[in-house]
Amino acid sequence: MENVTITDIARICGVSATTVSRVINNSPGISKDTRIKILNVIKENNYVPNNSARNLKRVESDAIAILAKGLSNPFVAQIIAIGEKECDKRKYSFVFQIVDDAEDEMDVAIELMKEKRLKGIVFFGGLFSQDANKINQITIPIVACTIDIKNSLGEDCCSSVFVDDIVESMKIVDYLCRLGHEDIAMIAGFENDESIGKRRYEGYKMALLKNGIKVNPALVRKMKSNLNGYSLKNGYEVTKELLQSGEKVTAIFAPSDYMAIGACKAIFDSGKKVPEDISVAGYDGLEIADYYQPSLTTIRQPIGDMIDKALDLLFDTMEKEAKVKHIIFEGTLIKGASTAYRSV
Amino acid sequence: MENVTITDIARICGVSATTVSRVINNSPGISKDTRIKILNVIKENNYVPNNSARNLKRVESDAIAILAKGLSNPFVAQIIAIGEKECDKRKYSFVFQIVDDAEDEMDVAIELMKEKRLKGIVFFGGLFSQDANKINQITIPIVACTIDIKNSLGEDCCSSVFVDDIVESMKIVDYLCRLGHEDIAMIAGFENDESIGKRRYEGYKMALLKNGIKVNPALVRKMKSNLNGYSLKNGYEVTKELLQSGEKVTAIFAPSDYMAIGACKAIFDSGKKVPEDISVAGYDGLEIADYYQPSLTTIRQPIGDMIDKALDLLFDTMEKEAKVKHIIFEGTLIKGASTAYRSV
DNA sequence: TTGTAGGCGTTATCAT
DNA sequence: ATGATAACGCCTACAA
Repeated sequence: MENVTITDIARICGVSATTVSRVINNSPGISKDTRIKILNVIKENNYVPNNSARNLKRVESDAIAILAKGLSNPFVAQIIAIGEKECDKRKYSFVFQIVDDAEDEMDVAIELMKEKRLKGIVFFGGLFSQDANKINQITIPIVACTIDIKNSLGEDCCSSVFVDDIVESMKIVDYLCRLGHEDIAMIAGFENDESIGKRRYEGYKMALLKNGIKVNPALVRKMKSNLNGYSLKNGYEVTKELLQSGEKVTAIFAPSDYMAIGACKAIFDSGKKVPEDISVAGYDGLEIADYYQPSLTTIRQPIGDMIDKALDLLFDTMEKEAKVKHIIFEGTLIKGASTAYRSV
Repeated sequence: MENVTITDIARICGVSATTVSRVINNSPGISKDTRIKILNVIKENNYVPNNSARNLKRVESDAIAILAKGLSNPFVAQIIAIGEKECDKRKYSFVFQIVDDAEDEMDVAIELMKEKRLKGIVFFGGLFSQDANKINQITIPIVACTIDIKNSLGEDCCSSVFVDDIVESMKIVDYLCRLGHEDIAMIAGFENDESIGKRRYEGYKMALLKNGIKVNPALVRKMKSNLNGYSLKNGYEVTKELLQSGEKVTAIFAPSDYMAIGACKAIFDSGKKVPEDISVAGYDGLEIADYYQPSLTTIRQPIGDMIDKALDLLFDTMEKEAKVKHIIFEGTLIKGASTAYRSV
């Protein structure tokens, strides 16, 4: 019973390995009888082809992959569901890989590409390493989803799908301003964040500028680097410190829904109310934002559509060698119950 | 630049492929000079070994895998973090795979085992297929985490780590009883759930029995089969129907925190309050349960410890051929703000 | 319709 | 310290 191989099956059936291979791969030109007999023997012996061997031999597979950056990526379920569906539709097989925060997604991609003979890759989230050398090693089409490629590797490198973080962030902070808020705090990215944290902060500044409000540095609080980024706890701790500082604040913009929820908890713990005392706005538009009490004001990114589009672009590049495109999706401002007119 | 192989590197260095292989694998018996030269050439040419070829040739790897069932498994981040850490510590490499709800985890396991020459597998969540034939094909040690193996494949089949769903569920429902509640609704599993849904329902019944309360079938509501199990929306929809039924209810036990949050929303939407009008209890002890408003009364499963222990058992089985063990962890009743004494 | 031969990229074994 | 050779399990020409 140890490790049945194609040769074993062939021997048992009294045919050649080639014939068995043809049956496994649904190749034509096999008599019905042989096919049935072989299938039976395969089943009886629980034969499962060895993928390493197949991948090694195959010049190319029909597989594409989505690599998602970030351990706690809240979109995993959606990514997998859509990936499977689209690949099914187009007769590709689908590989999904989570890339640890600490890993370089390019290294993972290169390894996986060679190992599985991938035909294409979608990168979801994270920021590309600045190492153009690595990206050049990726000899298959790639598409960046949720990554503003222009700001990392330049726009020629590959197609991309994203929302403009600056615009969206400006949209929601502007909304806070229009509610009459002036003392608006923001939880900014980590110290050296050059990615979404920075761009959302840009949007924040622009919204204030537009509304004639001066940025108060005491209200801009960096995430805690000893905690996970964009997490509940991080939002909680930062907000707690902010409140303890005594600085006047009537609204807080958190760059993720989880941080916003953490911020709310800190506010509640301090004996204040959301939104009566302090308004809170998030970012992402997760399902939980709608279910939270109070429901969160947030920017909904159309993640499902974005993944769909990213796959579209990928297949177009693979099959029709389509040109590089950059699709910008618009986020939707969700006006939840966590924000209100300034009362103080 | 197309697909550099070990032979290419060997040729460039003027050595044999064997020597290059030795360098890649840190085998001893290589002169310092050759090693350095080869490493340089590898770097210059961006050579990355092909995993399929390695896996194919290698008799065995030093890899173990954790297979997690369920697209929206909320523990993914923890599983990966702990898996990486423990494997690092013991010089194993770590493979993480999400298994789609629709897939059979045994099939995935068998394929992966052959492909990657795994040394062991931890199954996280889900329920084993009842097919003993399949499990017998898995010729390496396995451990079930979060799965009460006795109820599916019998206790000899492999070690396991789990909390007793019946006991824990009884614990929390008993708490509701002690708060004076009698009209306690429960969201039960799907129609044919033989797994945790059923066992949590068993605990519910036992708690009522213990407190001299008769089960009111109108208060036991099955999950909607057209929605994801244990999800926010499912909890919301089921609770909405329950409230609309007009049946008297002062407390609800939802078998997951997400369902509990969904239930809360339905209650709020109906104009009632949690916990003043209706108490809500969840299950899982997710981080969000603590952050939700009101914080959820729930059963915290010590997931981190459980994964740790599961890996311990796996390595013991692999390295010392330890006997099959079943470790039962205790959950902790978290008394949150979503439950209160009955007021009506 | 089926079979034979060779090779995918790597490593284990045996030699040198 | 290094190399030659075969083999891992499978698939693709080409042949019959």
